[in-house]
Amino acid sequence: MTVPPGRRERKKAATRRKIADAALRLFLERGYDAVGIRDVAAEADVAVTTVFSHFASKEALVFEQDEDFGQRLLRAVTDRAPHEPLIPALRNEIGALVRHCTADGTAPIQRMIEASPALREYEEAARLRHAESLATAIAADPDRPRTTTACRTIARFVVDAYALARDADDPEAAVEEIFRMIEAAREATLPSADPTDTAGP
Amino acid sequence: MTVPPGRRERKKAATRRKIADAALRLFLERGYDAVGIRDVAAEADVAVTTVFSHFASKEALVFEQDEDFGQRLLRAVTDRAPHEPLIPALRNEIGALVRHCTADGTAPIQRMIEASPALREYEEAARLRHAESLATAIAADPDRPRTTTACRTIARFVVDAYALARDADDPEAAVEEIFRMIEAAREATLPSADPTDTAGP
DNA sequence: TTTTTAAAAGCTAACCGTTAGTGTTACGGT
DNA sequence: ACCGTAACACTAACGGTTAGCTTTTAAAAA
Repeated sequence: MTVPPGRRERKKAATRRKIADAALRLFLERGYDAVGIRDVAAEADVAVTTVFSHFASKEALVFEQDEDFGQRLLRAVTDRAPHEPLIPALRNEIGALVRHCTADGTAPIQRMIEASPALREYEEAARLRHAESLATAIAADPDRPRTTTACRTIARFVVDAYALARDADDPEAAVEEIFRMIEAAREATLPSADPTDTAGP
Repeated sequence: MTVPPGRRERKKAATRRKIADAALRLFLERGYDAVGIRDVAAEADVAVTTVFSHFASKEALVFEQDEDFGQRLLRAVTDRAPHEPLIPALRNEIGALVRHCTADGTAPIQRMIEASPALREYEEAARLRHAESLATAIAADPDRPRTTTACRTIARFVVDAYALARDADDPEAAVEEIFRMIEAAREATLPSADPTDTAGP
């Protein structure tokens, strides 16, 4: 493929960024619900159809950047050190993600999301998809739980941890607390011989 | 209240049932996405606005009956025998709910729901709301976990159990397996007198 | 270079779920 | 018998989304 990215792709990326920037500006200025797609298109000086050729939906305009949530969770599982146990690796990643979205300069965006039911639902639906892909990644891990049901359960618990910790008074402490529960749940899936034993026969 | 329900309320209920029946018939006949609200209104011989005065959304037409999910979970917590522990009570209720929706003559409806992303999302959003109210019910229970974060976590796990068990090959066994994990998670929130913890000194 | 292709963007017009505004009917309490 | 109002109808619109078709323009073929 063309190693120098080519003018076409650069222009496309520029248009995409122009749209996303215009959208976020208007959303923060007037409120998400008070801004229509037609407004966004006008502000970015593009056609409405162009907006939808770059973004699948109005909500997707808001979640442009942090759509690497799923990727990061997957990498936390697949790219970890050889003998590092599964759950703590996930806990560290969730902790980092929670820190990222609570401490950053993302406060106005977070407030906007909380204020709009449509955006909250969209985010929750995205988390479900992430849970599914995380479940298959966990199911392919040497340190996995024994049944696929258990893998999917752990995956759900992990993405739930993110949602719950963000809303807690002390997000970092909440991550710790929830992951103690997840760790216990994970151990309950092991062959019930010795509770201090994490490596089966 | 008026013990004889009155003609007005009877007519209202009849209209509601007429709409729901017409909708379900068309949905199963032609597929959910291929039927518009205007089709439903015409089939039920009512105006479009009447449909929306009885149902909040198109998706709500499908989930007409089993909207007692949340109620049943709440009652499982509040109406249980004086010293019955919390988690097993919830396990029994989830087990009953799973049995109800997998064994019944609801198979075509379930297939329709699985076939439509809009319906799946709607159901998942409803489950989230149920988790929230369940969390507050658990937080008011004498047998509750110690922190509100733990209460909310357990509530999420419980409603997740329903979703996961339904999709499993053996739903009843999945309920058992997931609730073993939930029970372990719940015990991990108790005062840690026992040093078989995951983070040893 | 010139020509050809196809991707990107544009425009118009619609579809569909949903709601507002405005009447009209008919039940229920007085 | 009368009034208030709940239920329903009708029309029109709004806002997100998509289809169909044309125009521009980068890139590859000639």
